[in-house]
Amino acid sequence: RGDIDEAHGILAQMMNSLSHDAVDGSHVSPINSIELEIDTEVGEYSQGGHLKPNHITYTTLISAYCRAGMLHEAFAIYEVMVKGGIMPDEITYSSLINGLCKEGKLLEARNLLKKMQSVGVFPNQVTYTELIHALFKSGKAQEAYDLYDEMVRRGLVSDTVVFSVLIDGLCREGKLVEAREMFEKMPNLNLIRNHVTYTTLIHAYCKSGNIQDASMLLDEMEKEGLKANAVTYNALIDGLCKKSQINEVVEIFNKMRE
RNA sequence: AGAGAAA
Repeated sequence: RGDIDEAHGILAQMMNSLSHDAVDGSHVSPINSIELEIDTEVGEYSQGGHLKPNHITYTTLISAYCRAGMLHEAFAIYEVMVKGGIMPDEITYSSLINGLCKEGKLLEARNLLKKMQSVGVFPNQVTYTELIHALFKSGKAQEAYDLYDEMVRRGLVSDTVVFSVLIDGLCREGKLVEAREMFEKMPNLNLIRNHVTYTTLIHAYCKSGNIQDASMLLDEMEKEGLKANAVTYNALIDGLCKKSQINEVVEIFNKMRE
């Protein structure tokens, strides 16, 4: 977070025209109150004030704050951005929505989804995927499916990531057969199944004690030229250990090290 | 040049 604040300092340096008052203080948490003060050291190369940050500059910083769980700061930057006449785009909103989702603020995330549309910025499949993922994670499967339907109705194209999220969501509900059906449908829809897609299903099979299907998928994924990673192997090893299949664990363990 | 998924 020290680095993010330093980045923020550089942003302040670039702008130099916006005063501290431009930040809506109510969104700034007391411990992390944002000061747009000038760092003289970075000032040497950025020649303070002559470069205008664009929507990407702002979004990069907003995204960093969101990832650090510093939502107040992220929204403060968003305010500065809007007040400075820089229009946030769907990536800016997606960054904020993802930050809200990660903090469990699903209602606020959904409100922001509405808000962005009310100002003419349209969510894309990434925006929807973030919310769908968060809904599944918090056990709201039906809302997740409904949101996916909405996404499709809007003509947004499904990609590998949304499908992986849906497969994961179905698995979490114990609907392994439906999850497998989605997985099988992907190639017909010209969707690439990557190592995450495979690992999601492998993990679900292992957790349900179905080591056989898990191993078959591992073989299939390798035939597709995909490499199993530590997450894939851990899922398998965990599944095997729980069934006390120690010989198979050793086999997988050795395969990992090849 | 910036946002989303699996132990």
